[in-house]
Amino acid sequence: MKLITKRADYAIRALCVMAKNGQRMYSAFELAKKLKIPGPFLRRILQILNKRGVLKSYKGQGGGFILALQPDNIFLIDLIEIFQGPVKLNECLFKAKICPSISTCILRRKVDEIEKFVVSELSSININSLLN
Amino acid sequence: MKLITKRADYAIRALCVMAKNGQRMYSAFELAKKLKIPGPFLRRILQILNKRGVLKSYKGQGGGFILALQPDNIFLIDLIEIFQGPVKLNECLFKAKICPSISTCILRRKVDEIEKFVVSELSSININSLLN
DNA sequence: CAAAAAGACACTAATATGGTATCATTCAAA
DNA sequence: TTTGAATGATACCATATTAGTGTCTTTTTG
Repeated sequence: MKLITKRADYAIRALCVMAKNGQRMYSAFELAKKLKIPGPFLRRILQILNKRGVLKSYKGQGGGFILALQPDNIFLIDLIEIFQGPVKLNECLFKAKICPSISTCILRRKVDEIEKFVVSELSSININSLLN
Repeated sequence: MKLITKRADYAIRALCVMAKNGQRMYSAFELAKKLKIPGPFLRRILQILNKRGVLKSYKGQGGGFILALQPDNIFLIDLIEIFQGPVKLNECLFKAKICPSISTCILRRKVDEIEKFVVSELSSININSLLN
């Protein structure tokens, strides 16, 4: 069971590096080298972050990526949802449309509680809090 | 992101049915029909529960499966670990053997906290508590 | 104009999950 | 003693997700 996939993990690490050095611009490959991550893979990840408004990008020589948001405004929950979709722990249970017995309802309620906790924890962590 | 896969979900439901009717024996197909689950699939699930000591099985005509444990001694955490392996939310982070920066250590600690909560919640629920 | 960057997109590989099919074995009942 | 109903074991298939590559286009700077 994975809470954080590689895509999201790499995104978090890259953003941490970028947050440390204020307004500097980074190319995908520079970051990839620093973090020992496959270059083309990280590049795609940064492109997605750009589309989602977390990064700004500049093409051409000397171009690259730079933070579009303050580091304390980039929350883990957002990054995870960008790369993994919404955090829904009870997905499979809900697919069984009709609740076949009271028991699964109790189970569902429990799972919902866990989900709420996970979401609230992930919402409390931002890039800035990972730097201290 | 899935907390409970279909295998574990089906196992839970089947065990709930079996727990309701004390010491009756159920064939895989009888349970499958009652729960509207594909027969051969549930059969494999019950075989696994048998191997893991949650069920006892009897071959031959009139055979089937019966609980090997008291319903309040079968915990969700065990069922999930049987079908999905240990609940390790930080798997992917640990694979990056060496902690590449202090930031991922903080992240790891946070993820560990979440993991502990999930495990303790799942450890507090047993089949019996799903029946009330 | 050349090189260095991102944009876009198609593709492959590995893994996990959900599910099927088949044959062997056991056991009870007719 | 034979038959049928059950599990045991195992191989297989389909689909989805994740991880990662490759290639071509576009933009921008020097």
